[in-house]
Amino acid sequence: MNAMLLKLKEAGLKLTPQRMAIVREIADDLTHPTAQELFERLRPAFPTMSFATVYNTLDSLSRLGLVASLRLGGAKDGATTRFDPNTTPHHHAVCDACGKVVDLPAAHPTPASHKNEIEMTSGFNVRVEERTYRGLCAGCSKEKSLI
Amino acid sequence: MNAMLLKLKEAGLKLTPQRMAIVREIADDLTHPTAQELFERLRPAFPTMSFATVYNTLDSLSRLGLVASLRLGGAKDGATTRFDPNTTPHHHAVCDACGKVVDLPAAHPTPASHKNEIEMTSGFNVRVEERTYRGLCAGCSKEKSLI
DNA sequence: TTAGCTGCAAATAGTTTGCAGTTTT
DNA sequence: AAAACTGCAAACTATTTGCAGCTAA
Repeated sequence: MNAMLLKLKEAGLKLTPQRMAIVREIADDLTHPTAQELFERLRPAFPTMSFATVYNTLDSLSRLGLVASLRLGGAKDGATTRFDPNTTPHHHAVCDACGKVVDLPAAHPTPASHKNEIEMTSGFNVRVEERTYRGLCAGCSKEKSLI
Repeated sequence: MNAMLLKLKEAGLKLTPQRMAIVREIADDLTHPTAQELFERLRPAFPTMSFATVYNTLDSLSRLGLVASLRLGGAKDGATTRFDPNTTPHHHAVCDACGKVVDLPAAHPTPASHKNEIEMTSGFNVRVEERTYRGLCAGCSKEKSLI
């Protein structure tokens, strides 16, 4: 069985058809879909499923650490939450033009000295660092250069 | 005259009392206020001023590059836009507990090699890098340790 | 004078919640 | 049977927009 489903079960949560469908839909999706997008993909198979169910399930998954929820802001849809099954530490690149989000390996972790310096200066106890690179994705860069 | 007001005027925008008050309110405020907060501070002096005016003015200011608008997410209020008169490149630390936001000097710019590597791997044309450090601010760390 | 602004109210977008009835375990 | 879940609708939060009247330049 899918690892996410197994974890849901272990956590005492019920494996309803809706949940199994949502998990199947997001488990290998690296495009950072929104709740809206998932809902629309599932609608054909579950015409009666509600948004609340999609949000509830995504909330359970993110509570269990099985998906990450991101608010990457930028452009108009800055308020939209995106979901990412990749829960290992990594950064994101967001396209200013089309809103596309891609994962970047966390190849350059913040040096301890830097984190320490931030803690010294700000008094913060830093837990995580989030980096977002904004610019134009390959496709949109090409379009722009043709204008 | 205040530099922001001067720039507004240069851009052909009118210096209404409401705008001057909003500019005065945000110009030296390093606490990253929300539109809501600014609105409430101004209400005593301008009981009839509407939210739309606050948003319109902040939008003009950010369009002219006089303030930065941030969506730092985290906690519940992830959708809230915050405004920062500091438009020089810098990073932010956000408190997980109280939501406080502080500026951090951009003391460690991304090395060109790293940016280049990201552009190679992702195909993106990177314009800016945003870093957000999440954790507990000094005050909230202390509280937690007392529990 | 007139382009642009203000205030009000209503519209949007994304997300959350209350609750009666249903389903997994 | 019990605890949890679903669907529906309504509530909420943050932000935007349409428009009639007002005002800075």
